[in-house]
Amino acid sequence: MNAGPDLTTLAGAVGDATRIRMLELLMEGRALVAKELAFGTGVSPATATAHLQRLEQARLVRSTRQGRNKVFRLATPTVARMVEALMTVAVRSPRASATPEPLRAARYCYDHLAGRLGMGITDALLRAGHLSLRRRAFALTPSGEAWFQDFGIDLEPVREQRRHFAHRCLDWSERRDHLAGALGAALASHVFSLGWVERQPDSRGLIVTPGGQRGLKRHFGVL
Amino acid sequence: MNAGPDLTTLAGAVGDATRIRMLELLMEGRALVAKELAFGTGVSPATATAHLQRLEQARLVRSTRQGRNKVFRLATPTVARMVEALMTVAVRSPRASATPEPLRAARYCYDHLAGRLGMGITDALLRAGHLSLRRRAFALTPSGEAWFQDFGIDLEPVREQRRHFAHRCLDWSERRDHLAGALGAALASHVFSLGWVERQPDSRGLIVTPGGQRGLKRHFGVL
DNA sequence: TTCATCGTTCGGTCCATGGCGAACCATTTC
DNA sequence: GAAATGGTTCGCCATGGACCGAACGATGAA
Repeated sequence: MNAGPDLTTLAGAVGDATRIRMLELLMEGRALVAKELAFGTGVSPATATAHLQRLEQARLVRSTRQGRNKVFRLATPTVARMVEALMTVAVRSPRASATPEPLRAARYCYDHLAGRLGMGITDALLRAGHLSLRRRAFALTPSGEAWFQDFGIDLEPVREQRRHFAHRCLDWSERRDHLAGALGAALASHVFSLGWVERQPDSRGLIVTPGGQRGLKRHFGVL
Repeated sequence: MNAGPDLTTLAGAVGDATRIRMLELLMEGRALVAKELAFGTGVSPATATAHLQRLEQARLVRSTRQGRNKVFRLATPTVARMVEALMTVAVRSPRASATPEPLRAARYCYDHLAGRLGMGITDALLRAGHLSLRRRAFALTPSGEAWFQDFGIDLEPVREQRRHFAHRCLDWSERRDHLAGALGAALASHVFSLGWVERQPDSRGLIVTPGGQRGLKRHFGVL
């Protein structure tokens, strides 16, 4: 049996901006492939490999190979508990909002929209019958197909991507699913290029612009 | 409105061998002056100052001046919980001997009882129906309320404290929950003032006195 | 007042390590 | 087979930050 890391080794493994963000990304409960983690932390694949090796050596993450992908997940629920404890201290705000307001409202979840914004959009699409729920994913209905094309998103290149099309992603601040996968990423990117949302510096937080508020209300009837 | 540090700042503050060792030292529940922390981590006073400033800036420790001394303590019970969670992951070694016996048996966890002692007491209270399990905390039942009053603990001032009342704290040596929070601290303090347990010098370890063994057996039927 | 002690500031050294690009395997797809 | 894609290895650079000694306030004791 392998011994766990001692406290200083563990602290060293946790105590890096990129690595803690990787753990944060993995807190969503989903397994992520190395590339997603690299992208989500804004780091090159080479650097990501080094970080992931270190995290794995500290027994904080586990990896399994799936074809030419390598998928990572938190090693144990205990690790998740630890990361949660870190988050709790990090956002130790006196008010009940365990998550800072900007992040609750709208934020990136590595390449798609999360927070209330992502959830609201997803809900609207579900209510309108453009999406339907599957066990582990969403399905795009015919009306949804038309809607996305109409919205200005060409579905051809989205379908061609070698990744899940419309994944369900459990939000850790809202505790509900939102749209992820290639479709979620395409939606986020489009909404972004429309100027509806803007990046907050040094944060996954997003800002909904005035024009974005109008557009979101018109197209989704929410927010 | 004191916003906590963001997660990366926090991780950076935690992720250093000397600083995590300082936090570990402060887990004994005692306040330590800067020099003790410097000596305890084997580092010069100048270096210790830098580390302590960083810890304080991340709101992990609090300091007060007493004469020409500066005494440090963990900022909040939440921080203690976080350090405990780190320890839990760190010693996740299959070799139980990794934890010295005295610490396994009875020890302080910041301000409440841990180890087998803390766990045994918690179990006894649960079995007797004085406590019940909630998702993230314990709840004090009516019979428990009577029991605590009868035991000599006035619950009024405990309830007035601005901290969680009866938190669940995962023990890093026993891998099970024990009673923490304001109620756990009050219980520890009371058991301490009864002379049932005594501090081991320079350690988080506690010694159960002969009188304490009788008392614990009578009141909790354990140990 | 004078001395001792504690902590801080400052200047400087030095090493660990996070970061990248490029070349290199491995695997799947066509 | 060839091409595309994901991941790893390697060499290298740059920066951060951990550390110390020495000089310097501040506080309490003699």
